[in-house]
Amino acid sequence: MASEIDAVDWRSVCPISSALDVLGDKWSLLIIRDLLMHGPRTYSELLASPEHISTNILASRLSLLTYLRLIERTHPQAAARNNAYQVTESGAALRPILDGLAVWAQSHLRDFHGDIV
Amino acid sequence: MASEIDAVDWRSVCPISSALDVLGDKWSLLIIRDLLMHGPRTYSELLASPEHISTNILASRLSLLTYLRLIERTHPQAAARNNAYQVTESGAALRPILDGLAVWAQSHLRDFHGDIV
DNA sequence: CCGCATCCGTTACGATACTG
DNA sequence: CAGTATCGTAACGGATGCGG
Repeated sequence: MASEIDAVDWRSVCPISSALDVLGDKWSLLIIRDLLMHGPRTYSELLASPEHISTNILASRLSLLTYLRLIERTHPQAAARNNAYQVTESGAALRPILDGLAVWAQSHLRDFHGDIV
Repeated sequence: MASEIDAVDWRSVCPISSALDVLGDKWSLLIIRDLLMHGPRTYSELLASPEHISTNILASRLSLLTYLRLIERTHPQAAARNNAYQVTESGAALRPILDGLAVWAQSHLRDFHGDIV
């Protein structure tokens, strides 16, 4: 069957903890990054990103991010085929955080990952 | 035996991806949050945070964050007992990102988590 | 006691095959 | 093309043990 119950287990009332309840994994913010950098992207375009997310993980993350209204379909009524995803205003509001992570990584991770861009 | 090899598998050269290779889980940034909010904290104080991290996960995260020099012991030569952890400059540089996550969560997650502070 | 390490059941992830 | 089903593997989470 399809249709899982897309609920989130909130660990506490702390807003940082709550943000991590949603975004605290290795893939969700990477999907947001792709949509912010390239604009609307289809399922297969997201699959083609260099980090190689697998199909079931991508599908489950898209489902959760859609439920939370961080992303949405470009053409909600159209068929899934060639129907892209894009960020909503909530998703777009994460841009400064992603920028901050990028700058932080370039400054503080280079000693451990020399090839960082 | 103790002493695992604390290495990171870097998925790509993208700085955002690299940041998430390190911080992309539900606990690492929460540990940083505690150290930033309260100053130096011991192992058992970190365990007492409201999100209830388990002992083995806390130990492995402290080990990785120490290896990456985001945190350090307050008294490196002293015994482990009552020896606290504190953020380094690299860890402290994450403060604006945590602040951003908090503001974002308060603005965009309240519809799904009414009790958020 | 405190700071972990070990054991072990449960859950999430990851690769691949498969379906509409 | 956009997912879903399956299954092996890795990470998590709680309980407990043990050294200092």
